Amino acid sequence: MASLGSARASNGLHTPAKATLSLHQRILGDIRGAILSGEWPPGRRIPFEHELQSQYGCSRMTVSKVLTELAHGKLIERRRKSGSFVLRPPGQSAVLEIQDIKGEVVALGLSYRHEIVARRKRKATLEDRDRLELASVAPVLSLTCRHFAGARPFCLEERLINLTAVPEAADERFVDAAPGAWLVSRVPWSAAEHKIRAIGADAGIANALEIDAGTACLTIERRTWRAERSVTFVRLTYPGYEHELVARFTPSRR
Amino acid sequence: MASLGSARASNGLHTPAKATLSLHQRILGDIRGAILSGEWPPGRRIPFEHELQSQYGCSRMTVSKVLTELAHGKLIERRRKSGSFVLRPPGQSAVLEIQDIKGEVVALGLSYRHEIVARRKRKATLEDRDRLELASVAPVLSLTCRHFAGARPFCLEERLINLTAVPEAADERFVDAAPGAWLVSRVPWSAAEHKIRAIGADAGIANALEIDAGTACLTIERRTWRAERSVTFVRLTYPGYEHELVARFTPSRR
DNA sequence: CAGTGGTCTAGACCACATA
DNA sequence: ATGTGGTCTAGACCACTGA
Repeated sequence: MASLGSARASNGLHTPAKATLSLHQRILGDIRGAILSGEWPPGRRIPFEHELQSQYGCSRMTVSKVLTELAHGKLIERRRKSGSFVLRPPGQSAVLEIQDIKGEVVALGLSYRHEIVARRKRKATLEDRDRLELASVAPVLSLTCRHFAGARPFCLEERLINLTAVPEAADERFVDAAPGAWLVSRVPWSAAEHKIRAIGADAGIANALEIDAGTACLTIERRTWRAERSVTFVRLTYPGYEHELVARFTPSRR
Repeated sequence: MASLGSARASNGLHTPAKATLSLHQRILGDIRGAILSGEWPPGRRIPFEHELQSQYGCSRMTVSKVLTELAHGKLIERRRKSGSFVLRPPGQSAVLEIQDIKGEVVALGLSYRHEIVARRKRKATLEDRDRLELASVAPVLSLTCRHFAGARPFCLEERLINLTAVPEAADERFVDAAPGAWLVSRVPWSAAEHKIRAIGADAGIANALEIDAGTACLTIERRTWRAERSVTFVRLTYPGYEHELVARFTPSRR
């Protein structure tokens, strides 16, 4: 960021080489670049709105929009009477992209299929109620499903579906689409919680995944809600040596 | 969302019970509520800007700000000439909050300490270059550190620091602050990548964590960049049975 | 109390996609 | 061709807060 502004000259008339960036996008890029490069370190005050306004030769609304966006992205903090300041990057958070299982397998260049191993409707047991965070006894659907990559088991899925929240699941056989994909395509969800652990395979898991008992496995438990109501609980178990979760994070994910 | 608008009457004069929400915050809340509750399902067109404008009795800029915000949060999609539409919730992504280790331990109500087990400066080996994604040989600092919760090892940290990017690390002993905390407080970072796996403890890990060889462990590998330059690589290894990662996701994280 | 950000307006012109 | 969103302006008033 050699020189911040260059008045209006550089935006409107002669297109600035690349594409036609809107003015606020250009300002945003300039400031974000200065922050992410470290040129403007955490704690540094960035120019006042009226300074940016005159540097870029634009209205205050335009620079305000940019600063609001930076503040939403947690790159700056805005303080009345003092100005806006570069924040330190967040401790260690990350956006985990958990793909759907079929997508993962296909991305590996392997063929995919799934198989419903067990399927039972029942009144929620105490464990079911704990997992679904149900306040009262309610009908649930319990599913066990194996996902294959090529000939080998890739993932074991143990799922509970709250039939009060998703009554249409009661008669579904999950042949064309695995339970996860079926649910995603039908039920909008508004919140989810994931827990990730490493466990040693017990006999049942070892048998289902065709691995030795005690092998380290990665488990992902997910609870999903829709509008304060629990929809489904699922535990996915992967052989640890052949699966990894990847997460990327860049400040200002927008 | 019984009735969307009620003209300007309800915002300005008699404060609407709770706090004084700004107009665009109130509109935002109304629409987000309708989407998250499922009242407006994915694919549904939301009112045009000019409709909202007249419903709320405000200027177009105000509703535009709201819709822009919803679009940034991936709750709606805006299409010219067609209108704005509710998006389906993202497949399965989640925001992983990876706390710092000391914070984790303290949150468990245990006492925390760390211990530097090994510390070596060297020219980057081939493996180092791979882990740090270095193009050329460069000086690196290799650290091994044990983190304790109470009397028991809690986590094993194996870290590489790119001394070209962080020269001041060369003479640091990491006594007061563990390497991770030290780095976070000094080096702004702009991007990170995490890989999460389950492994069986090998002899070295078992020894360091005082567990049996073969025990399932959770490992987190993290690469951190600052402005296109690799800063550090770290592998954290936790005994699987006593550690879990928790991630929560709510659409519209803003 | 003075200066900053926070919000909002009533226009305007443009680009774009689609009916 | 038409209507939508995308952007921008030149003001304005207010609230907060730190000097």
